Amino acid sequence: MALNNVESLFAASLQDSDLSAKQKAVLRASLTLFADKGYDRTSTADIARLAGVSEGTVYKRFKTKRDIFEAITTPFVDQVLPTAAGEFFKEISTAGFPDFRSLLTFAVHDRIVFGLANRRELKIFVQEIVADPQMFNALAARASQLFTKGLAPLFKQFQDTGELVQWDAIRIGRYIISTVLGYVLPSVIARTPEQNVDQATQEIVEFLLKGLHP
Amino acid sequence: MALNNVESLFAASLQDSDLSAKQKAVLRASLTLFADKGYDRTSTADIARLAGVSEGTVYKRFKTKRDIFEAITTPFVDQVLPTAAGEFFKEISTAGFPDFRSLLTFAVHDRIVFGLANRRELKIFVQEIVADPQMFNALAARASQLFTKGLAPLFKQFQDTGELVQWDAIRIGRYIISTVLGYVLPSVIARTPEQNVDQATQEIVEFLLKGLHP
Amino acid sequence: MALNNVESLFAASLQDSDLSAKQKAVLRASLTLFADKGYDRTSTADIARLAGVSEGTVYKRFKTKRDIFEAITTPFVDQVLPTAAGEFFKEISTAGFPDFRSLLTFAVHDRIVFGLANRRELKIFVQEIVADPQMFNALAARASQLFTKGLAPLFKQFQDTGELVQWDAIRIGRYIISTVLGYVLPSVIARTPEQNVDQATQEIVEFLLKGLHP
Amino acid sequence: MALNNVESLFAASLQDSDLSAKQKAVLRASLTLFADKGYDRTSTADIARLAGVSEGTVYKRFKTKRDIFEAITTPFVDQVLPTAAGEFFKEISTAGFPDFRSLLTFAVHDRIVFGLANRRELKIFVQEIVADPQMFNALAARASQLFTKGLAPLFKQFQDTGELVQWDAIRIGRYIISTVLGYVLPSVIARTPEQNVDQATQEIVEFLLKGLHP
DNA sequence: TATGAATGAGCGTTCATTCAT
DNA sequence: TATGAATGAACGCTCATTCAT
Repeated sequence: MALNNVESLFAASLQDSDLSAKQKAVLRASLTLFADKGYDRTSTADIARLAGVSEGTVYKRFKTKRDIFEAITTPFVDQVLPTAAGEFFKEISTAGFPDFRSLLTFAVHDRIVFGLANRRELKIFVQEIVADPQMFNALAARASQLFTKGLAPLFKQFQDTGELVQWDAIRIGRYIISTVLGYVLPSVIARTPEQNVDQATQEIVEFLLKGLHP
Repeated sequence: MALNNVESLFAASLQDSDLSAKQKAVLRASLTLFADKGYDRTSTADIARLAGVSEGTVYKRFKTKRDIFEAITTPFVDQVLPTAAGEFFKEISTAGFPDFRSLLTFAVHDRIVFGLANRRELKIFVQEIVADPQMFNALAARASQLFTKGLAPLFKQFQDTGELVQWDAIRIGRYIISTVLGYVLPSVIARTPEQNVDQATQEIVEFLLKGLHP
Repeated sequence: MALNNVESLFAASLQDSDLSAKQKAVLRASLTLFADKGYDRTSTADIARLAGVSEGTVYKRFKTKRDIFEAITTPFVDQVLPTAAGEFFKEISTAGFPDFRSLLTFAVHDRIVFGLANRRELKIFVQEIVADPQMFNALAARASQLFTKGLAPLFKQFQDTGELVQWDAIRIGRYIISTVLGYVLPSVIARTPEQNVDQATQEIVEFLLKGLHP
Repeated sequence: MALNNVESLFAASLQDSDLSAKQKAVLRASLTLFADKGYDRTSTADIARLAGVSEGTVYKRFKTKRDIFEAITTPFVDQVLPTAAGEFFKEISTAGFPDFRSLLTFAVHDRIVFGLANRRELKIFVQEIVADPQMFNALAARASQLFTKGLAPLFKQFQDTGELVQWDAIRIGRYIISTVLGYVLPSVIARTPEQNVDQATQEIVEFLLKGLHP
């Protein structure tokens, strides 16, 4: 399943790395603290304390506090997201979904699971996006490409069968993303306990199928 | 129109206040800086500099930096939002919308205009919500009440005429809010130049009407 | 009685002064606050608030915070103490005490009453003396003169009658002052409720008479 | 001798502590400055400058300026005073003083030496006691217990032999303390050069013996 | 490599003092 | 004269970062 791979991608990125155990502890502690209190309200002393290392050790591998942030978010953006997206598309393409409902159900479910599995990274990400729009623009550009180049052909396929409304891919994507984020983000921000992902998926799909029907 | 009142509510809250010109400059500078760089990355020296006052002046009226934040957001939450919401509902009720499309068109347009008119306050708000979930929970609780008590009867009316699907008010609300925020937030975060609000409204309504049709 | 005059000397110094009602309020508020919290821990804003005047008014008459302090302590040192001391000696001289016990009883009682009547001024004084030894030295020099020139002849008189030990005036004075302060200062510092002055006087005199007997 | 131990107790408390050389320098500088200018008039920048360290170093071990104060005074109150007092009483008890004069001579001499050996700590202490009566009350309560429980039996012994007047222990103690402080405090406050302790002791004992004789 | 003491710039805040009204 | 808004230097304190061990 793509879902499990997603979480393991980050875990693997730790395992694969040449980081020592202590440096991994630094990343793990930073992930926790950045998600809980935000980047600015987390001090390097906090990180060292939670990681159980000295302050000097924090700076042995990472030259600045910002480096730690990037060590966490860069895999999320440059590897985790694309990798997962790659797998996601590969799975979609090879799966040969018989109809749009099947595709949508898979995609929505997959993304909800992905978002919930990476709550903390997602929260850190959202925090930074809101604080510094540069990241948002980069992300938006990438997402835009993803839709116009990666998904448009797929959509075309179902538009031809009369299952999907004849809107441009970005507009369709926006509605799907908005609706999914409307489920995932509150849970990520408020740390709501686990929800019933299958029911949520079913409800969202029900709504989107109607909204996106020609 | 409620929309114009919304922006003037904040401006009026400055005008009505017993703040001196310099104190108002402090609030204005804080609004700008908090929105641009975030609360944590804005220093009181920054505020004083942009406001063209001494640091002492910043603290003459506002006892702490946090007080400035609250002087900006409290009207937004306790007065602007409820007041606007109040006016919004009153207008909806008295308007006697002939059909669900009319209601939805008005509501979506009104909220988009409101969000864009208060970009900076909204951005500060979103920043804080993401950094400190407490605010989110308070807001969510209030929004939940708004839907179950304020909007449910309205929805019922259109559900009885067969124009609106028989889902509970919160689910319907969630989809509407998600879709509207999917339009407004990117613009707020990325400081995108003004969009064509009427077209956006029309597109969103078109999507929602289908998605929420029985 | 000298005692009542002593307190009225300060009150009178306010009345006699060309200070406006508000400026007197400033002095009164300063007296209270300096005694309660100490000079350094009292802000001019505190003074203005307690006096019920604006901060500007505080500085209309008194150019600096230190000036307020001196307006309070200078009368205490330059007028109140010497004046009282003058009256005290005059009273002593003219009283023609029949024996040393009478003199000592009067002096001890008078000084205890004086100290308790001027608790707050005394406390401010002690605070400053401990913080800045300069004042102590000035006071010690004056006290020394008082004893060698003012009191030595008086002591001589009782030393000749065999009622008082043949120590030099300063040594005698030191024991008397120490013992009296041992009663007065704790009460001034700890704000102990009023004590039985007559009994205290009697006890102290009993001790001193023996200790200073040839 | 207890006297020498007294000074070394503080020095030892520095040596025994796990403080680095710079942290000790911070304490030493603070001791000097607090005694010279008072706690409120000493800035942390002053302390850092005199200690030859950065301001950050001052706060590495001590979380607040007040913590520095307490690191200086707590040993003085909780360890130095009681320990010395403990040694003092033990010495007194085991010494088996043949008469009250011997006891008094020892006690007065010991306390004078103690006070002069700890001039600066004593001065800081007195400053704080005058500025914040809470400390005075705590000290007074402890002293009161010391006298009624620790010294009363000792006094009783000499009252039985007819060497000591039949007053209660607190009254006797008050006179002794007042007289000793009458010698020590001026020297502590005014930084008078070393006095002849032996002569002072002899004079004080001469006075007290008479004053406390039945 | 890992430590943690040390740094110093900068933070939020206070406050004695000034001055236009 | 009285006001109180305004000032700016200094305060106590924090924290990302460095470096000797």
